[in-house]
Parts: sequence; C-alpha cells; structure tokens
Amino acid sequence: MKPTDLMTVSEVAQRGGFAPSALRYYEREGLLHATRTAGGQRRYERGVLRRLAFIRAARNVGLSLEEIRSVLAGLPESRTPNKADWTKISRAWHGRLDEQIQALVALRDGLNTCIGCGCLSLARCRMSNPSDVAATYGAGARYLPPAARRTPAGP
Amino acid sequence: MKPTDLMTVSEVAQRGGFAPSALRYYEREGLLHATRTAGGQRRYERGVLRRLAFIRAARNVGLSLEEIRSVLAGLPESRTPNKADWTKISRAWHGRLDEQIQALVALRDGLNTCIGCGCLSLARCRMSNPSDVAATYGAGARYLPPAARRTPAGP
DNA sequence: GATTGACTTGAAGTTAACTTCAACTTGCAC
DNA sequence: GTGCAAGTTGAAGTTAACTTCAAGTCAATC
Repeated sequence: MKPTDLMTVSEVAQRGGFAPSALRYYEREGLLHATRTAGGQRRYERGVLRRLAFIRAARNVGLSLEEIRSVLAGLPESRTPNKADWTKISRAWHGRLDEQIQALVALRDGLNTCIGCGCLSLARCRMSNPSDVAATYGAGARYLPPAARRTPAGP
Repeated sequence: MKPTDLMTVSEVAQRGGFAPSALRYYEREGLLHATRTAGGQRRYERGVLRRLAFIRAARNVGLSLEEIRSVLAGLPESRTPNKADWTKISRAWHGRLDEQIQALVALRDGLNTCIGCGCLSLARCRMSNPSDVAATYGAGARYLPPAARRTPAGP
C-alpha cells in the first residue's frame, strides 16, 4: 500500500500497451478503476496491469468491451483478485476458443468441399449460405476480430 | 440474356440475404454491378448471387470490404466468372483459414498454460502480451469478426 | 517559486459498414 | 391511364472503440 506502488497514467499506458486515451475510455466504461491524487490526477495500482492484460486478451478473442465489462464485474471488489479468481474467468474462455476453432475448422472443411465442387452455390455452400451461417454458428458466437490486427498503441 | 433473367433489388436482397441498402452500398463501393432499366432502376444478373455468397463468406472470414473488393477485382470482367475463377480465389482462403485456426489453437494452448500457472502475467502470458500479439499473429492477419454474429438482414 | 512536461475534462472527430430519411420517380396490375 | 408498391438519390444517422483537440491544472524539478 506504499504510495510508490501507484503508477501514473503514462506509466500504465507504457507498461500495459494501451494509449492513455484508451485507459480513460475504459475507466469511463467501467472496466478500470483509478485512485486520484489530491489534485485529481489518476494513480493506478499494480493490479490494473493484470486487468489490462485480461482486457487485451479478451479483445483478441473477440469479446466486446461490454462483455468484458460484465465478466470483470464478476471479480471481487472487496479484495485483490487472486489466482483462483482469474483462473475461473479464464477457464470459461477455453470453451469459447474451442467453439471458435471448431467453427473455423467447419468453415475450412466446407471450403474444401467448395473447392472440390467449385460450387460456391448460394443454396449449398456452408461458407456463405445466410441461414447456414446463423444455424451453424449460433446467435452468441463470435470470432477473432480485426482487433487482433491492431498494433498495440505505440509512441 | 433474356430479360426475365434479371432480378430486382428486393429480389436479390431476399435471395442473397442482404438488405437492399447494403446492395446499394456494395455497388457504390465497387463490389457489385447492376444494369439499369430505362427508368434507372437496378436489375441484377444471376451471377450477382454468387458474388454475394462470396462476399458473405469473406465477411465471415474477417475480410474487410476493401479487401474483398480487391479480390473481386481479380475476376474477369469480360466474361462470366467460371468455376476455375472462383476456385482460384477460394484456394487462397484455405491458407488464411489455416492461419486463423493455428492462431486460435496457439491462443487456446497459451490459455491452458495460463490456467495451469494462473499467471495472466503481462510479461509472460501469450494471451495478452502486447508485443507477443504483434509478433505471434503478424501484421496482416485477421480473424473472424463480430460480422459472423450478425443476423443476415431479414424482414 | 517559477518553469514545464504531464495531466485533467468535455466535446467533437474518426472509421467501417451499413441504415434511415425525405422527397421524388418507375413500372406493373387493374 | 391510374394507383401504388417498389425503386431512386444524396445526406445524415448509427455503433463501437477509440483518438484528437482546446483550454486549462498539477507536480516534480531547478
């Protein structure tokens, strides 16, 4: 609890790989919390880095900030989240990743079929049939987004 | 080339699973072409359905419209694209899908490690380390986007 | 105690991929 | 030949996830 444990916004930005503006945005959106100095400047506890690591990973997996927010809301506020807290959350991802991998494999194999038959037919091709898309991947499923491509905010 | 082969915008929207506004948008962006009636209304040839199927599949795989546009630009304008034309394009996707699957598997396995060690450490966890993200997945890689979740435009 | 670089806020801007709107025109059925 | 559903356009609106800006404040150093 030494004050030296606290980090400024630019320090966190640097170490966490996010732009300061993103940190402020995340705070407004309720994903992050910062204490304040007497003068009103943000000071972050070390735990924020783990939180940011989690946020980045979640974004890479395709979760929206809103989803991440609600997942993070499951963390205990009363104490510093421990290994078990994080593990519980992470475990849920495993299933999600498995689903995503399966969906992609299905997509690839469907594509093989298409290459084989050269069809890309609207009626049959599972790559693109609109109803198939809904049926195959379900309403809640999401996949790795362009976010994964973004360069983590640099200088 | 019978005029009866031509479809109206709402017919294509219905059959292709896109909203009419999306079709007009795609046309503005150079992904689609439509002939016009004397009065200026759009009429689509049957081939547009295959093109739309391709666009949908590409979107599901995470390509931006810009990328799709440039891929589609590789199709011959002088003749109706044939089986071989589409196959050539589709083949390139196979590699892309393989890459995406590999990336996801790496992510999942990294996550296993994290669950095992409970770390989610910024320094070590390949799930979230900013530089790892860039290094592991490369600048050009993209993954399945929220687009896959969207319901294909309905009534 | 003055300098100055880092920090603050709210508001507005950005991008992709569309959708919605208003005002007007076509084209097919009767 | 008329009625009206369906089509047309350009402009503006939408959403997520931020960034940028302007105008001003803080805090660490000299």
